Amino acid sequence: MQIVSVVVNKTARVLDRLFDYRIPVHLENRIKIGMLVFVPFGKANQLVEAYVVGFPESTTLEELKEIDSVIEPEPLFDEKLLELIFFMKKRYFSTYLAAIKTVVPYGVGLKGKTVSDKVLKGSALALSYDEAFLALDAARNKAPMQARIIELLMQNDFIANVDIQMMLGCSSGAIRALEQKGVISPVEIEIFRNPIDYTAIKPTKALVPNPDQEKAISAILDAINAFSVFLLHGVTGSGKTEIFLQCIENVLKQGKTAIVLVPEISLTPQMINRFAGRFGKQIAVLHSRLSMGERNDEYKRIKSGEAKVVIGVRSAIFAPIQNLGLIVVDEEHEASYKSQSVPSYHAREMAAMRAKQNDIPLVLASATPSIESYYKALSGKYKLLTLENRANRQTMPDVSIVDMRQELANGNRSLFSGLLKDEIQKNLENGQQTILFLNRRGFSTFISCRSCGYVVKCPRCNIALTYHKNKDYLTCHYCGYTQKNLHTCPDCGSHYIKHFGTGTQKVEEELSELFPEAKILRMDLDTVSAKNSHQKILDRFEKEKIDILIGTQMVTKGLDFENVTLVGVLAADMSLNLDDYRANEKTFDLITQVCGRAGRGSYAGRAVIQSYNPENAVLQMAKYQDYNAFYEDEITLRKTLMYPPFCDLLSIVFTAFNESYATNCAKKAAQWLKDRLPRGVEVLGPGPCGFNKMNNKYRKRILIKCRLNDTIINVITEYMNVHYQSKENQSVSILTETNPIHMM
DNA sequence: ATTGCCACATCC
DNA sequence: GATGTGGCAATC
Repeated sequence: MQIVSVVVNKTARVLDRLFDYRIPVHLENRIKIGMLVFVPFGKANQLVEAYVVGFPESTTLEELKEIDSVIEPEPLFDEKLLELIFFMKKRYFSTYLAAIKTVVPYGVGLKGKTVSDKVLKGSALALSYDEAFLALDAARNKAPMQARIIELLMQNDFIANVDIQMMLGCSSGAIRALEQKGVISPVEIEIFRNPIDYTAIKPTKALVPNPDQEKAISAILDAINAFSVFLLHGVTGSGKTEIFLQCIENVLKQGKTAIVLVPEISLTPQMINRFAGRFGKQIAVLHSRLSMGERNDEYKRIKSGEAKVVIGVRSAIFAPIQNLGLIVVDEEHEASYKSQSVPSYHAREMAAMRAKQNDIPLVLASATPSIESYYKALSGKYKLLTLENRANRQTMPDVSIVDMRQELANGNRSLFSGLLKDEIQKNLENGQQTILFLNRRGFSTFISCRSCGYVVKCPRCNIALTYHKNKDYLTCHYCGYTQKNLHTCPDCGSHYIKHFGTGTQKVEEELSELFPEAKILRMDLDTVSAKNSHQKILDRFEKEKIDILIGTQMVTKGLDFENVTLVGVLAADMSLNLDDYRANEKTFDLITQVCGRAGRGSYAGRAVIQSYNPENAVLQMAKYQDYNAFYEDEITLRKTLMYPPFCDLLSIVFTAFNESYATNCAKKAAQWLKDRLPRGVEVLGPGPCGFNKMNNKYRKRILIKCRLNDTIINVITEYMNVHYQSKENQSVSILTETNPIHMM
């Protein structure tokens, strides 16, 4: 008797386990791991969807029900991806179902349900080869066009009718006649809509690598048939992408495939074009902005083996690609590789597992590697490859730090220091382009009363609301709460209510006053929310020779414009004041990356960094792009304070409408855990979260510092079961996160 | 999440 | 006695 284990598609916690079913005779040997099936469930034997995850040898149960039917015969994941599913459930305290749905994205594999598949009418031969020859001879004289169609279809499994007409110059009549004779039969052909516009892409040839690149390429290719992790540390503009391209080219020659992960913000059309230019239609692109149909198409192209290089964001690490030969994680330090929902997996960790499963190398690349990865590289766990110089021998940009306190003392109350104004002026005169970076969006960060100091805050999150000028409203950036702008203070009635802080809109306004003749473009979350407008803005910047681009995070990464020679960072301190142990790392990365945008062409680049705290060591090291000095400082700090990579952090957040419920539950949990966790494990808190109140719910956190192992995982999983089983905890929800990226 | 089951209340 | 309601336990 064949038995299967399944996970049912129901989200209730108590159903988060495996259920066994018998395979009925008519389905024997046809059930595979990863299939979606219907099983009778519960007393009413209601049919529910279930994922096949195993074939147990035996069962202790007296009686088993039978699988009802197969929903989708094509498995949604294989044994290797299943291993990742089980791993994520454990390490990230997830349910089976949440882990499965992470690997199998919504809308994939559900035939006809949610996916609108556009279908083309096509034809295929309805006869055997011998019969077709007879039909061919019969048609030759009487209907020469029909004969040619038969010939064509004997050479191809199926062809779209429009293509037949195009190739042979015939009308649809000839096809219809053959159909009526029963020589050919109509088939439906799926169209693979492609998210890439190939008409706009010029093929490119491999560049001749410089010695540094050559060394890196041969190091990776030498290790191509075994598991290893490389950390490719190369300054901005050092030609890392060309190294990926050449390694992948080699992998493809061996008949293998590759996955390239990029952060959302750097999956720019420029990046895609570079891969498409080299590998053409062998690439598949996966990111969150694809329509359901596009995503489904790309998955099918990957599964069928048509696509051999997958380039995509975090979740692309689960692409169902066969015969992997290489995995690349570009900008490996990026926070977007960490999922913010359960299971909160890190794509770097998953990439390492997949590389290990397939005995292939994993290449992590960055100009500012994460402290964790660099530590592993120095301790020999990863192989370190360094690119010291920019690929085209451009010099690194000349970086100046301006003391904004001094500017204020000298009577300059504008957002721009004298130096930055001068440099922008120079660029305008020389016809060169400038990028200005600001770490906030909106018109101003908060609104406050000058008379009484009242700050307008979100009633749900207790966070200062942001003013948006074009619609004259206030918004909370964390929960989306929106209200009308205020002109009198709700607390004291004063009319002196003023905007503080700076947003990209305000920069744009002041800039157009200073340089009325300059062409200015703004890029932030507000202007790029529509699909593809990110690309449109960048296209305009390049083609219309816009003088100045103002932007938030998304202007810092990956952009490569020859004519950009000046970069300004308007307020470098903002990210230094984050309530997070990674604040230094984020600031260093930000400044390094933003400066890396300047001077990528034949002109030298300059960067002006404005700060109220210019002597800050992190800024100074960023100025000299001295990663090693920064790393040495930071790793010492991490070791002293016991932060990653010297331990793992586990956060358990307790959320409830009633603040004392959350606090009490967290206190009890802390005690429960302290009593059971091994000695040496630190249980901190409960304490408030960065956002103590969010969406009207109060949040308390316990932090656990430890080296995560099975014993600890088991204790915490057990606690979660205890929590969910107890009735008094029903109004408190908990969320456990492994190595959270934001301490909010 | 969904169901059946059971005790108990409610109605005429 | 028939019918309705809420808590509870079980799901291969």
